[in-house]
Amino acid sequence: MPAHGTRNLIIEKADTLFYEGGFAATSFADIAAAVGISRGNFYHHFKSKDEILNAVISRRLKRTRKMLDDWQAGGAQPRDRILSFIHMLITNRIKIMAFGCPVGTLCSELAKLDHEAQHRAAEIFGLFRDWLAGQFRALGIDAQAEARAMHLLVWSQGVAALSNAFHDEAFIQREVAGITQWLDSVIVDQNNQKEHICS
Amino acid sequence: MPAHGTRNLIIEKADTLFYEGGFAATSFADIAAAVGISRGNFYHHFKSKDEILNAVISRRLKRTRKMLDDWQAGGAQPRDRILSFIHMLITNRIKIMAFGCPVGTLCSELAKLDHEAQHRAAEIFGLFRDWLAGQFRALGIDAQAEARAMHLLVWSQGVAALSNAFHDEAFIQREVAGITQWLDSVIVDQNNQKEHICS
DNA sequence: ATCAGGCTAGGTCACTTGTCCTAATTCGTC
DNA sequence: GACGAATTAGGACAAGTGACCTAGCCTGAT
Repeated sequence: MPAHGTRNLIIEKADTLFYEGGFAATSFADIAAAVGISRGNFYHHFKSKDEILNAVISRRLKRTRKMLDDWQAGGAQPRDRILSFIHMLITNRIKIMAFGCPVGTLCSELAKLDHEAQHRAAEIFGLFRDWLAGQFRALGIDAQAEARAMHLLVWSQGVAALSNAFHDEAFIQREVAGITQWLDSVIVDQNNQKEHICS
Repeated sequence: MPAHGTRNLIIEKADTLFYEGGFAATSFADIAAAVGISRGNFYHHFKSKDEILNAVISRRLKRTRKMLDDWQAGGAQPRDRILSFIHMLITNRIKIMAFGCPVGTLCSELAKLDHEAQHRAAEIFGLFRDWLAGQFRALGIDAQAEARAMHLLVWSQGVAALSNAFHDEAFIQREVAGITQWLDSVIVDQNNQKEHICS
């Protein structure tokens, strides 16, 4: 296997292990075992554990950007695009109940470790926030676009945290229904307001 | 100092360190340094690190119960009692921005470690949920009481997670205002519904 | 076919971890 | 003041950590 492939495999396995077990609790031995290479061999690919973390964050940023671009490229309406975001809670519900949200839990762990990479990790939230705000602007919601986007982030993070604590799948379903209802009420309000201005 | 005092001091310092640095990342050496005793001396008070964790969770459960009891004992209206809960976000905003919510981050870490104490930690959430549901019932909201309580937990957890990631104090203020507005709208709806039934 | 470079395995390093032990000290009670 | 129990300090222990090294293996370009 070319080095390029091994390097990517290390990043991929580390990503999963950092998510499922936490960054600090994941050792080189764990990653080596998952990849199937020897421990000492790591330093040919990465100088330190922090460098792996940075590569993992870069990978997550890249994949998040790609996912958002894909959602953007599809011919869907802004409402359905936003629903794509919300439905991640259902798609990933098993992992979320077991390990929480990958973004939120990484940010919180890095904050506690006072790790310099914490701001880069938070950029993933920034990607979602900006993309969601763009959807709300596409719906004609300008002034409140960012606040609405943050509200969706807040809501989904809360659902992830509590479904992780309570391990309750039905709760996720109910909350997603609630978020969808809220979204539609926001859209209806916006349409009513537009009507009001036009009339 | 009596053993009882030392034991409590260990629990207290461990509580803070587990919150600010995480459970796994906090070593006996850290706790010993914070308490001002020698490392080896620990096993006279606690058999293992897990036993300290259990004691810390017990302490948090006890203190949470006491706080909720105090809020309950005051002559305040249910609305103001609920606001006491919400305003923890503002009171503790500095620590929340730095370390997240003590309950949420502990639950998430223990879930990743697959630690047996994770369910006991989640009981703290349970205390808040049940108490908040009680307040909503006191407002005449019966069927939806628990859903409303969970919504408050979700919202506050989301605010804690995102203010931790973005380190944005103004965001907390805006969200608390939003939560208060939502609470009042829930109360108004309930009163309107009551009127409707009576008339 | 050769040979240089990328790649790997396995070991070593100093250090920290949770756990445990023992000898000494303190303290309340008589 | 003396005794016994509670408490303490300071180490020792094996295991595991991130980091590093070196000797060899493969592979692809010449």
